[in-house]
Amino acid sequence: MKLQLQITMNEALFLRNPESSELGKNILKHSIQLIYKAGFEAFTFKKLAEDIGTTEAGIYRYFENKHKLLVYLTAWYWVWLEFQISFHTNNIKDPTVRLKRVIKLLATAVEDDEQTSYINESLLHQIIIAEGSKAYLTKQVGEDNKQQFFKPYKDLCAVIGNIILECSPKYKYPKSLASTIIEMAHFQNFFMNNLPSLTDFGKTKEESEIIAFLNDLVFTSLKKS
Amino acid sequence: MKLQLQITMNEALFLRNPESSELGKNILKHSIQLIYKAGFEAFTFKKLAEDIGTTEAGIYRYFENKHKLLVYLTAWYWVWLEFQISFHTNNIKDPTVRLKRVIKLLATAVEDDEQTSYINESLLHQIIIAEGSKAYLTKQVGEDNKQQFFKPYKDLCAVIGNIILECSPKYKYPKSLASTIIEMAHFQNFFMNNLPSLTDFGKTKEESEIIAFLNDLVFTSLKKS
DNA sequence: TTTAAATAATAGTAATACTATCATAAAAAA
DNA sequence: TTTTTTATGATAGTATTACTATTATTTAAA
Repeated sequence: MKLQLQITMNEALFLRNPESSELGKNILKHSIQLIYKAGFEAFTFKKLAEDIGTTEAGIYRYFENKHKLLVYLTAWYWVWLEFQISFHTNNIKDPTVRLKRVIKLLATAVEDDEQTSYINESLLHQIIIAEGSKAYLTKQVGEDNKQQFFKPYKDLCAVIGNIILECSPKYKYPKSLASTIIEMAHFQNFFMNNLPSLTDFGKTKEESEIIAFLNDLVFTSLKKS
Repeated sequence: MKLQLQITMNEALFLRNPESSELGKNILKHSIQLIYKAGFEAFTFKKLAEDIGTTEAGIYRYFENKHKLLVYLTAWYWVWLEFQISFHTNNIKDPTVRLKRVIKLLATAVEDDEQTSYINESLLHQIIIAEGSKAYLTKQVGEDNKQQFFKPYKDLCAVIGNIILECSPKYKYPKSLASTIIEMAHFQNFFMNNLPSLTDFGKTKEESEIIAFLNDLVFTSLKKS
C-alpha cells in the first residue's frame, strides 16, 4: 500500500488529462527532463515525442502547445509547494517560526519525494527557478489569468501573506512582501549560480546564505512595524 | 546645437553597429515598438523588416538573432539608467537620500528623453519590465556572461550596492539587496498591472506605492544594522 | 463480442529562423 | 574623377518549428 497524493489541475490547462494515462505521465516526466536539460526555448514537442517514443501528434492530444505545458508544470509545482508548506508548518503556533520554515522551503533545493513517480520535484524546482517567470511574462497573461491558470501561485502568495500578517498585523505590504520572498528565493539562486556578482553569495554558493538574506530582509521589516 | 549622449555598446552584441547608420537606428526604433506591442515571443525579424520597409536579410546584417537584439536593448537600458542615476544623484551627500532617489528612478515610468531620437526610453522601460529577465533566463547565460553582455546590469547593481554600504557599512547583503530592489521595482509593477493579487497595490495601481514598499523594505533593513 | 476510446503512423501546411547570391546605390579612397 | 569599398535591396532557398488532419491499429469498456 502506498499513499498517493493526487493534485487536481485546472482543466483548461490541458486537452486530455496527462495524469490519466501512461502516455500522459510520460509527457510530464520527459518534459521535465527535457526542459531541464535543454531549456524552455530549445524544448519542442517533436524532441519530446522522440524522447518518449511517440509522435508529435500524440503530445498535441494532451497539450495545446508548449506554453500551456509550462504553465501546467509551474501550476503543479505551486500546488505541491503549498502542500509541502502546510505539511511542514502544521502545528507550529509561532508565526515567525512558520514564516522561517516557509522561507527555508522556498529557498532549498527539494529532494524528489517519490510520492509522484512521474514528477521529479527536484528537477521541477530547477525549472521553476530558470523558466518559471516565463509562464506569466507574456502578452497572454491577462487571458491566462482570467482562466485561473495562476491561481496556485496566487494562493501560495496569499498563504504567505497571511503568515506575514500574523507576525505583524500592522505591516502594510503583506502580499508584495510575499511575492518578493517567492521571487527572490528563486532569482537569488539563479544569480548565485549564473551571475554571481549580483549577489553576496558568489563565493560559497550556499543556499543557506540566501535563506539568511531573506530572513534578515523579512524580519527586520516585520519587527519594525 | 544639441548635446547627444552616445552610449558605446559591447561589440560582440551586434554584427554591424546599429547606431552607425539610418537602417541600424530604424532597427532599434522599430524593434522597441514591435516588442512592446507584440511581446518578445511573437516578435520576428520578418515582421520587423516589413515594419521598417527593408528585408529580413537586412536585419540579420546587424543582429545575429532576436536574442542578441534583446540583450542589446536591455544592456542599453541599464547603461542609460546608470547615467540617469548618476546624473540625478550627483551632489547629493546623504546616501539615504541618494538611495531613495535611486528607488524612485527604478520604479518610475520614464518619459522619453528626446536625447536619443531612435530610442523611446518610455517604451523600452516597459519592455524591460515584461521581457528583461528573458535576456538572462536562458541556457546560454554562462556564455553570454563570459562575453560581458550583462556588465551594464552588474555595474548598476554594484553602484546601488555601494550606496547601500554608504548608508549602512555593516549591512551584510548589499549586492543581493541591490538586485532585489532592481528586480522588484519591475516585478511589482508587472504584478500590479497584470496579476494584482500578488501585490498590495491592485486597487490604486500607483507607482508611488511600489516606491513606498521598496523604501520601507530597504530602510528598515538598513536602519537595523 | 461489440463498441468506443486512445494511440501510432503518416502526411501535409504555414511560419520561423536562418544563409547565400547577386545587383545596385552610395560613400570613401585613390 | 575614377576606382574601390561598403551598405543596402531583391530574391531564393533550406531546415526546423508549430501545428492540423486522416487513417489504421491497439486497448479497454460496455
